[in-house]
Amino acid sequence: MRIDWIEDLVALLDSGGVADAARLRNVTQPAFSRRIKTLEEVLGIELIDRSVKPSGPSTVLRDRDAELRKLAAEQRLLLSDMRQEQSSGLRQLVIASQHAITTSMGTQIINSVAEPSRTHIRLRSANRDECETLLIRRQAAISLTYRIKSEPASEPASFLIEAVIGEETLIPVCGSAHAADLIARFHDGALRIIGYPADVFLGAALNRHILPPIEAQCSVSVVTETGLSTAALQLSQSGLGVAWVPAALAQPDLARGDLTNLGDTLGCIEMDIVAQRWATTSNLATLDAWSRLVREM
Amino acid sequence: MRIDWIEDLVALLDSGGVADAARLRNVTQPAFSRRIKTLEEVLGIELIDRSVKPSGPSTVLRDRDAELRKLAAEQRLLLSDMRQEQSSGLRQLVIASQHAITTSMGTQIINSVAEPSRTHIRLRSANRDECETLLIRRQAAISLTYRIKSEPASEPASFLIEAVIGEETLIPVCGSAHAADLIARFHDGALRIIGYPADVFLGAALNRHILPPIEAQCSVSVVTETGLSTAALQLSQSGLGVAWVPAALAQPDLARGDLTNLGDTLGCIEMDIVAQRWATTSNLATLDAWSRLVREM
DNA sequence: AAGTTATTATGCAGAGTATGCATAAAGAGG
DNA sequence: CCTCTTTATGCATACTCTGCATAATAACTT
Repeated sequence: MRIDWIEDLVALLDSGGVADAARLRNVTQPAFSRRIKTLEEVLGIELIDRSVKPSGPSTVLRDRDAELRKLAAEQRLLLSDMRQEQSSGLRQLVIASQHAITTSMGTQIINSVAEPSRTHIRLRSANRDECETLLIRRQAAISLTYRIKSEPASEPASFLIEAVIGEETLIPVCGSAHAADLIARFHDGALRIIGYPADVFLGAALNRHILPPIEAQCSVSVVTETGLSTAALQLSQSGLGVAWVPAALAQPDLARGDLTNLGDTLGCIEMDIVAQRWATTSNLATLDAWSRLVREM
Repeated sequence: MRIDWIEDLVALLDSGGVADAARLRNVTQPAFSRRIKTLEEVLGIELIDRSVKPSGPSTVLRDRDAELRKLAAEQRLLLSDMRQEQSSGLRQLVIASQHAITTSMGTQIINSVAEPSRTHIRLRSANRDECETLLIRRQAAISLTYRIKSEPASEPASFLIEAVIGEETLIPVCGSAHAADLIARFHDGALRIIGYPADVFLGAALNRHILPPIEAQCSVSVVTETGLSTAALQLSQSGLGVAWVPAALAQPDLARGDLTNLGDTLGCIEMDIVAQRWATTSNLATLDAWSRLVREM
């Protein structure tokens, strides 16, 4: 039984001609040629443009390039997930988690969300947009993202359920050895910070809520930009500048005294940790994990 | 060539047993039974639970119920779209459009976005969340939604491109015959309005931007709630209360004098009309439509 | 324009698959 | 333990797919 006819179409899109595609699919050219022909009959769709010689994909096929690839990818993923669930005997559960949440709370989440002996949690770290996409595309069962408390929460999508499962504060920190120096310079009207790119959530948060008031009273220079809060933490610890990082992430270093919290001077951002899932799901593993998340965290 | 093996799985999920599922798929029970068996071998996944007698779907299969159905649906849709494109010779293009935008600007969009002789536009009307979902799931090539000007635009998702293609104002209106009465009551401290459900965009907009200041100075009673701005328009015209509707929608009635604009008294909401598409697309019809949208509207 | 090369299609035989029918095997329920 | 319902298997038949060899066709060369 052949279940991978979509792959034939993708091969066609990937290659410059039938013979080429046949090679990709590991069959002889005549066999592949006929396969496409019968597919054309079965689907009722012209798949290749025979008017030219290295005959490329037809217009119809090319127009659906993205959709076909997506479908093929989803199919592969779904099957491999099912196989894994089958062989391991463990339920699979994908949780999409914003990078900063993964780093600061990853193990806590994995431990609290399910019994390891019965469910295998795959924590998929991504930026906030991607988390939402993963959820909507059903490539993740649950998404965990930050939401800034002072921002008006846009009404939740009607097909999603959400719950606040915790709180977090973005605090400005720097290496304790350099704290005095940085503060002094700040009062002189100059502040060096470790920034986040404007197109990631933390960057946008910083730009909207923290920097405007600071920039009103001193000149801010962004020493480095990194998308990762762990990297920002490292850099700030070495004295490069102030970085805003999740409190949970800075906690160990703060307790040890290596790091200094400048929140009183520079301001913090209060955030909720929001969990989301599809309103309609009957997957037991998901529902179980959800109730644990809402209850325990 | 069999391309519909996913449908076998769905049939299995839909039915109470193999024989039942066989009937759904229009084959004899023995044939279907063997089909499932070979599928189990090919996929390497146990599909049915044989320990009980009307043997139901296995745990693994049931856990993936939603995903399988989604995949099956997507596949059906994609193929039928391709067939249609093939037979009509017209490129298909799905544009997701927020209900209120569809009603107020539908024809304008369809006319300006593509040449009818070469592209077939399907305007898919949905609420705002659904528009976004359709876009992200690639079930729509372009989405058109409102965005309230005074709200901080959350940073756009990095994988999407967006453009403001127009403006719109949500204005409070009522039937001209009842305007004086309503205004008088308003000054007496009572206002009757046609509301939108809080979980749709217009409802949220109303609740956040319009009603708070009004409620501070008078008591607001929501006479009726409807999710459709056209319905709201009708109801307000009949004197039931004030409704906030897109200016373009009210325009004809306002010009005719049947409707009165109460914007000066009750306040309006300024909105942008935002078009979005995936950043990565090579679909010519989409790119063409996009440039027309951005240029002409 | 004719010949050469690259690419795709087709004839054919053999191997492999799928199906329906009849019937056996296996749970479920009494 | 027997009956009923449901699923699996044996078998013959029809169909499908593949590789090989080779024909047909488009593109390129001289």
